[in-house]
Amino acid sequence: MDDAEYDLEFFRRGGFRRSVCQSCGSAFWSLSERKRCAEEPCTPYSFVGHPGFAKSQSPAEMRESYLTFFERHGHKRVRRYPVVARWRADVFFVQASIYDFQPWVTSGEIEPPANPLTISQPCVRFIDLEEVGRSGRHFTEFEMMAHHAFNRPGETVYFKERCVELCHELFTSELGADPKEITYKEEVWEGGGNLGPSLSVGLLGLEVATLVFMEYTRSGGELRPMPLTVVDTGYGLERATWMSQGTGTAYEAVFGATLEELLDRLPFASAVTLVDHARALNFLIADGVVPSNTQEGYYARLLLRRVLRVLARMRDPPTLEGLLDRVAREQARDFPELGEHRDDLHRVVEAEVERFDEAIARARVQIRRAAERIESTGGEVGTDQLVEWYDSLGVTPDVAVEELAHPPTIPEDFYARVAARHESESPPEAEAEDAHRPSVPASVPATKVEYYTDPYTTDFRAKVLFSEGEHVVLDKTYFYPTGGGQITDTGHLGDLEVTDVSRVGGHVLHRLAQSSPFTVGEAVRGRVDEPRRRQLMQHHTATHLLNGALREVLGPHVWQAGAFKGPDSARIDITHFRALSPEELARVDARVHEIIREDRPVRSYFESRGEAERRFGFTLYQGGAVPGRTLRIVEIEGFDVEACGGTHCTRTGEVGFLTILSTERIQDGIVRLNYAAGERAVALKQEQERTVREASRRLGVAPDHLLERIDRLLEELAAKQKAVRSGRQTDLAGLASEIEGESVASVTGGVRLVARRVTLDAKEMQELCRLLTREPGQVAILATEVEETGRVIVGSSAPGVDATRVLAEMLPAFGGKGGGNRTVATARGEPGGPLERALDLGRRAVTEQATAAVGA
RNA sequence: GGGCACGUAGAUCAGCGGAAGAUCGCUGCUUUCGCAAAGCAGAGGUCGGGGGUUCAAAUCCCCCCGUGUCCA
Repeated sequence: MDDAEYDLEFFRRGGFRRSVCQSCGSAFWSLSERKRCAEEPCTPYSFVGHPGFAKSQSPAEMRESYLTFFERHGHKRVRRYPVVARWRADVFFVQASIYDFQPWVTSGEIEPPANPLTISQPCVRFIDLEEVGRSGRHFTEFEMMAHHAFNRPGETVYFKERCVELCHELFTSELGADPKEITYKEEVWEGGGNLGPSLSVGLLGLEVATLVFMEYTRSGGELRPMPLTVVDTGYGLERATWMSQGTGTAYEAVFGATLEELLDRLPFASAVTLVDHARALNFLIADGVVPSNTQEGYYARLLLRRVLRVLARMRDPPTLEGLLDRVAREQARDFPELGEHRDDLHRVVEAEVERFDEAIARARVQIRRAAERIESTGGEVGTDQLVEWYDSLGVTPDVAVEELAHPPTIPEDFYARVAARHESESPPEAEAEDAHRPSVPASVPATKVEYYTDPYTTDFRAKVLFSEGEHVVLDKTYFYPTGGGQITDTGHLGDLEVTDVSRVGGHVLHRLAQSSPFTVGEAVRGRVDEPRRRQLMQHHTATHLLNGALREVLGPHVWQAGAFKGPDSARIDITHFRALSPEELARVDARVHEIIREDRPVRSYFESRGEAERRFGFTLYQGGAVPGRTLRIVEIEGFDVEACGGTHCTRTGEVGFLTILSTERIQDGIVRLNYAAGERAVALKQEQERTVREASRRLGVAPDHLLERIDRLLEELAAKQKAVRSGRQTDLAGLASEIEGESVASVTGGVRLVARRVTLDAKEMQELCRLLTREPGQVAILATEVEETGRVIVGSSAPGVDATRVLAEMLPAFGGKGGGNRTVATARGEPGGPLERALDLGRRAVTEQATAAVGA
C-alpha cells in the first residue's frame, strides 16, 4: 500500500510525526517522539493500575459515552443485530460490526439503515477460544463499538480525515486519554476480495481501535477502486472499559460480581471461562441457535460442554441453568431480550445436558472395553488413542484416563494434535454460479413488480424492455421469481411458455421454453399459471401459520432453518432439540386450523427496516435477513409477523386446510415438517381416504377395525413362517435319521461314513451335514446340483479325518473350488462336473485317512 | 460441508472369513401361605438396507440409511 494512503492532512496539521517502530518495524504516527508504537508487545501494558482514561466506567457507561459521542457528531444510533449472521452463507456468526452490513450495503445494493451510523454490536468469535481466561483480554462474546460511513461516488459522507479526527477526539477530549500516548500504526486490511489502508490505534500498550478504509477491489493482480468506499471501524467495548479502570485483566473490568462470586471456588481462568461462555450462550440461544452437531449449533454445543466440564470439577457447583440465569440478569440490563423466554432456554439447555451425559456415559463404557482389549494383548494405551477417543467419542483426555489402569501422560499439545488430524481435509468447494443468465445492461429500467400490489391478477399486458436468447425483461410483471423458498411462477408470454422466472438486481428475467421472438418496445400479454400460483400462495401462507404455531407450542427457540414451497407440497425446517411427539403435532395442527377458521387478515406491506425491527424485533428474519432499507412485512394479525418476499393469501381462511404429511429429524437440532395446504391438501386427504377405504374393502373389515386386523394378520404370518422353518427342521432331522438308517458305511477305525447325493439348497445341505455329524466319529459327504453346478459339503466329527483334506481329493473330479476347516468344508464345481466320481474319490480319501489314523 | 467411530435378541454389548453368543430383562416350571430370591427350562435375531468379492460373509470391499463425535 502506497505511503501516501496514510499521509493525512489531519496528521500534518495536528503536528503528528511519522516514525518506524524499532520493535515491529511498522510505521506509525504520533504527537510525541517515540521509538516504538503503543501496542503490545512493542510497548508493555502500562495502564494496569494507572487507567488511561480520565474516568473509570462500567461497560454500560462506556457504551453510552461512545454512542452519544457519535450521535453528537452526526451519527445515528443503530440497534444491535443478531449474533447469528443468518443473512450470509459464508459465516455463521457476526464477528465484527461491519458484518451487519455485508454484503448488501457494502456492495451498494441497498442503503444502510443510517449514514453515518454508530452501533455497539455483540460479536462472537471462536478462533481465540483457548485464549479466553488466559490472555486477560480475549472474549468469546464481545461488543464491537463502531462508527461507519458508506460513500457513494459523488456522495461522500466522510472518509479517512474525518474518521481519524473523530477517533482522536473521542479518545482525547471525550475519554481523556493523553494525546501524546496515542499511536496510529499503518497497516493493510484485506478481506472478502476488498482491501484498503487501515490504522491500528494503540494506547499505553493496548490496541484500542482499528480504523479500516475499504477502498479497493482485488481482481487478478490488479487493484481497482471500489464503487462504494466504506469506513469500517472497530472499538472493543471491553478493552475501552478495561483501559478506563486499569484492572489487572479485562475480565475484572467487565464481568463484575458474577466473576467474584465464582473466584473463591475456582481458579481464575476457569471462573472466567464460565462467565464468558455463559454470556455467549445466552446470546446464541436467545438469537435462535439450538445446540446441534453441525453448523452454528455445534458452536453452542462446544461452549455448553466446555462449561459442563468446568462445573463437573467444581466444588458445590451451580446448575448450568442457574449460572446462565445469573449471568443473564446482568446482561438483561443492557439487552432486555436476554431476560425473556428463560423457561424456553432452560428446556433447550436441559435437553442438551441430557445428551451430553448420555454421550459421555456411552463413551466411558466403550473406552473401558477398548482399554481392556488393548491391555489384554499386552499393548498400552497411547496418546494417539486419547486423540482418537476425543475425536470420535467426544471424551476429553482427562476424563478418558479415569477409565484406564495405566494412563499415558496427556501431552501439552493435545488439542494441536486433534487439529492436525483435521488438517488434510479438503476445503469446501465453491458453488457454481448460474452461467446461463445473460447480464442485463444497467440502462434497462428496473422491472415494476406487480405481484406484491395484487397477488390475484394473473393476466396482464406489458412492454418488452430487453430480450436476449430465451430471456425477456418486461417493464412490469405479475410473474413471481424464485425466492424466499417459494419457487417460480410459470405461465405464458404471448403463446410462449415461461419455464422459469428469476430476479437479478432490479430486473425480473422471464425464461422462455424457446428463443425469444420479442423485440424491445413490443407489447406482450402475460398469463401466469393461475391454479399453480394459488397453490403456491396457500403453501406460503401455510408455512407462516405453521411457523407461528410451532413457536407457540414448542417455544420461541424455534427458528425457521429453511423452507421450500412447491406446487405439490411444502416443507419447513425448524430448530428444535428433539423429534416432535404425536401430541405436539396434534396441538400444532389444531392451532393452525384455529387460525384458519378465524379467517384472520394476512397483511403484506412495506415498512422501513428500523420501524419494522422496533415493532416486531429480529424474529422477523425467520427466512434469513433480507436486503433493503424497507422490508416487506407479512403479518398474520395477532399471530405471526415475518419479513418475507413471497406471495400470500390475504386471509387465513383461504388456506382452507393443512395436513402434516410427515416429520423427520434431518440432523441433530433440526426437525423437518412436510405438509400440504389448500386444494392440494384436500386432494391428498381424499387419496388417503381412498387408500383406507380400499384397504378395508380388501381385508373385509370396517375402517375402524383395520389396525386390529392388520395386527392379527401379521401375527398369523409370523406363526406360519415359524411353522415352515421348524417343519423344514423336522424334515431335515427325519431325513438325517433315514440316511443314517440306510446308507451308513463303516470304515476302518469305527468311523461311520455317509456319502451321497441329495436335493437340497446350500443352507439345508449345511444343516443336514451338521445333523449327520453330531455324534463323534462321523463323516458326511453330501453333493447336490443347482442349475447344473455341483455343490459339495464335507463334515467330519472323526478325529482322524480332516474335512478339508477329503474335499481337496474330490475337487479335481468335478472342477470344484473350495475349502474349509477340519470339521466342515464346502465347494462349488464347474457346470456339468461329474459328482458321482467325486463322491467315490471322497469315500476313498476318508478310508485312507481313517486307516492312517488307526495305524498311527 | 468434511474427517473419524458405531449400527448383532426388548436393553447393554461380545464375536470380526468357516455351524449366531453372553449378561440383564421376558415366559414357564421347581421351591413358598404369598412375595422376593435361587435353580431349571424356554421364547425372542431378514447380525441397519442394498450391491460385490469368496467354495463359504455378521465378519472383507463399495454404495445408501441411521446414530455419535470432532472440525469448518
